[in-house]
Amino acid sequence: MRVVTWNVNSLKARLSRVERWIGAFDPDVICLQETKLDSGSFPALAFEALGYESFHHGQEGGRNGVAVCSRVGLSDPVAGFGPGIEPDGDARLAWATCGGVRVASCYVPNGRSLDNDHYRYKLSWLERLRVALDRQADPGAAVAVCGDFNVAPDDRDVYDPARFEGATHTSGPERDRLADLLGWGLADLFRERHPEPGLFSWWDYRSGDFHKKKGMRIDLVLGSAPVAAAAEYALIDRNERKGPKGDLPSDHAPVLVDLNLPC
DNA sequence: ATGGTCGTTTGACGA
Repeated sequence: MRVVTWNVNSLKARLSRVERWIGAFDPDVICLQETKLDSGSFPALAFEALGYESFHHGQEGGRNGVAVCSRVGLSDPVAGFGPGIEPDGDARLAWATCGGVRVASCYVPNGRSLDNDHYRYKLSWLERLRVALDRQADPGAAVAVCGDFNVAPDDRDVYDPARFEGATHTSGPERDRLADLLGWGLADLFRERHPEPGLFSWWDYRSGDFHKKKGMRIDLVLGSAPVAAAAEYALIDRNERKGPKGDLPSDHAPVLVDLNLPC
């Protein structure tokens, strides 16, 4: 079972690239973030034509939006944290069960700056995701929590850690919240197979950062123990970050994990 | 170089 997470930075702007990439890589489950679509505008027919069922949690106003697409079945969709948890005003979390795996597509708030209310929202959001995990899944079962976490798990995941001191994405409190999430019983599947620094999933559009190798690894596939045990291959397709004017890439590359699971 | 770019509700804002 091939599982992918990809922040597409507008599915409307990226649809032809997404279709082309799916044709080349043939994923079974694909989690999308930043569709920037409202609930009625998701191109479900385009995904259906490629063999996928889809569940999209959209938002008015051209921001956020997350989806789970699957060609190995899709059941029990849930938008957001679920009942009993302070709801999120944004569309940043979608759940579905695909091929026997409980899958989450997450778009963690950016945080903006350490003194910003959005940063406190980011910390609270990660805490609520941890609670939602308890309600949506069991760490002994097959669970894949995928998405744009907007946190670089450790200093290997940033091109220059010194440059991020006092900024979001590397601060202690958000890394602690991410570690708490892993403590629920999840492993960072790409990192388990690739321990070396300098492997990134996001590069700022500005300043030619991609070509200068100035990126961060903030897009993660987290797997419960049975999923981690089944992981046999992981890839960040940095080629997908390339492209000319007129066919521009997302600022994030897709992250792919192959699981040796029946589906 | 103290910025440089994208995408969106077309324009100020989020990333």
